[in-house]
Amino acid sequence: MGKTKKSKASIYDIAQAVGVSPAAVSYVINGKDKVSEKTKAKILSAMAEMGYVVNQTAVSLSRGKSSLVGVCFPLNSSSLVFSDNPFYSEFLANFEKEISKNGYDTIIGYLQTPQDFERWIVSRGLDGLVLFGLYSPEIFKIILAHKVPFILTDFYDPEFKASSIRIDDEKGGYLAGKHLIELGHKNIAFIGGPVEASKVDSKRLEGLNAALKEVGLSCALHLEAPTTFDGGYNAATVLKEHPEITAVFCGSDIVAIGLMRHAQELQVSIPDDLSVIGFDDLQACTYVYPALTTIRQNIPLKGQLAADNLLKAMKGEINPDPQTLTPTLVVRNSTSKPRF
Amino acid sequence: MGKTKKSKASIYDIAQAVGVSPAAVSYVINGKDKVSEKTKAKILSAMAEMGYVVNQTAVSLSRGKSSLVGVCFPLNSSSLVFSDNPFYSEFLANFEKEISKNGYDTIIGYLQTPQDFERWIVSRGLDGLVLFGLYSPEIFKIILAHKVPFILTDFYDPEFKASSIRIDDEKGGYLAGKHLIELGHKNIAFIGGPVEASKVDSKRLEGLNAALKEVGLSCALHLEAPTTFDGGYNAATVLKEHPEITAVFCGSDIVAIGLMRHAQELQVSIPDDLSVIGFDDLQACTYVYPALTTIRQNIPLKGQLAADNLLKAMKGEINPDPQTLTPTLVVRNSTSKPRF
DNA sequence: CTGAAAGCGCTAACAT
DNA sequence: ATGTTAGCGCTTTCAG
Repeated sequence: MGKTKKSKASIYDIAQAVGVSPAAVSYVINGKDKVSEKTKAKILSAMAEMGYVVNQTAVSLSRGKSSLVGVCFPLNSSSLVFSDNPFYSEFLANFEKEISKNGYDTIIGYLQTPQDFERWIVSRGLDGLVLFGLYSPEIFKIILAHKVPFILTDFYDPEFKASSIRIDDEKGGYLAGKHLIELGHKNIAFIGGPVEASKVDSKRLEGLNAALKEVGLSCALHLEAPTTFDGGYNAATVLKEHPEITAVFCGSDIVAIGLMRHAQELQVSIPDDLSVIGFDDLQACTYVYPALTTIRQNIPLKGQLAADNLLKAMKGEINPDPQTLTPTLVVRNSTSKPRF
Repeated sequence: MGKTKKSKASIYDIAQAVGVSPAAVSYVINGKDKVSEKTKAKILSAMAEMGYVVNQTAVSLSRGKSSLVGVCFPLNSSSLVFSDNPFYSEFLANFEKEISKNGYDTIIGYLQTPQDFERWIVSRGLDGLVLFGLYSPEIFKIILAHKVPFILTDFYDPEFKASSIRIDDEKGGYLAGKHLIELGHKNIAFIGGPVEASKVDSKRLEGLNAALKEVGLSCALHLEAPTTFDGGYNAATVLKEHPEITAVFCGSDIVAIGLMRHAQELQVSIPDDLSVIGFDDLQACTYVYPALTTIRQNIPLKGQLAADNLLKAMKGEINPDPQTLTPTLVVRNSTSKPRF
């Protein structure tokens, strides 16, 4: 039974007050247009008077939909990726803003095992899911088994019929490379994350390589580092040992920011000694000094589109062609001509 | 009715399979110890076999509790404060991590009107609430009316019986002032947010003033700016017009970061021309150059304590004495002796 | 130790 | 146009 006596007015209470059936009340709540204007007005005023608020839980149980959507971020190494990379909170803020307009609330999944994952989506009866990065086939089996609409973000290998949204990572990498090349750099390094979590960095590297190849160059050094500030910070040590490298392209801004920070501590001046270009265009790009040149992906737009697409997916409208946003180059102050 | 036929096994299904009543299944699920070991074992194995997952919605309706908690951030000027200030996402990440261990999911409130607010908490049947900053009496009336356990964060004026957690803002301000004074600064400015959203900045200013007073000084300039990067950025213009000011204490790191950024663009060198000290100790403090000297509040700890206190509050254990964390000074590179 | 059954608040056939 | 009623899946008295 409920916890207390009668904490809130139910449709029964208001039905009784007006002298109609609960169904009638339900109809007007849901705009079913099965009630005369007259009784509708009475019901409405009774609802207002009695401070009626719908019980979503009851609606959920009855309708079999929770009005709850879940978002899962790539779970690298048990860390709170959500706070490791501002990208996710920027995305999330915009996603939530958009989807909450449609009556959905968002919960975040902190999932370790496929069992956890299954419990999470089914026990909450999630109406939709947004998935970032890569997941095991086992996870997908679960999602598919439960028929939960989902969209993929920053995902490749489209073996599922699902809407997906990503950006043209290769193009982005190409733009970064082109920019560095036009500046006159010959020895360019790349720092990207481990492939297990996401393939976006590989694509970005491909783009860089394509630009390099056009002018007969190739990537001078490929470093793998976690997609975190510390990942970039630590990579600086390696770069310090390679004075021939005059520019570095980081697969993520947060890595570039960490790198710049440590580079400055190591007395390598940016951009004079080393040009740095990132990827994402976090707000933090303008926090740092010099401001970070980067490949911009429109994060707010991405969040909004993710919401739109998920909304559609939940209505059964799936667009299997990945929706690909075009990144752009944003030149700030962390890149310049090489010194020599 | 439900949406499809029989998407998932219910306790009825597993009861039937084992040859017991649904109640028995419910008992073992909830560890009620009313079932013999023998049937318990059978039930358990049937659950595993049939892939039983509890339906939280049904539990919620039956028990009158949702296992959902809400968090509300101060709603300044219709902006996504959540992405404006990394403080909130850092807090949230840690809060969620902690509270999700106890089976709760978290939803965020984007609330404009008291009506929205009421709908939100009651329709979802939130089990608990964490409130940041200030809210209107009207909002509190609603919360109290619905008896939703809540905790206050960064809140003063304790007219309610509620657990609250905050830091010793005045002490923090004092530490900041002391640091600047010891460095030899005489003309110190303060930049804080508008009082409507939160009183923490006023307290921080009080602390600064206390330190100043000890040595016969007073605050040279008090600027009000939104607690955002842009707020700080714009404030730099004013400071530029006051060359006599050699140091500034910002009520929030994000403001300090914006200020530093613009100051550098305006050719005022930090810390040589201007010492800057912030408050919070965001991760971004180490992103920037020079790294920001700040008053550290342990954000992860705060998130964790908020979760602990809310958990307790939901059990009826309320601690009306505000839990006050002690901030500490973290000296980095944005402060130094004044030039003259 | 075990089961029957009455709710929790709402929706959606199915009558009337 | 409006009402009746059977669920949705689970909890929890109350009997047996």
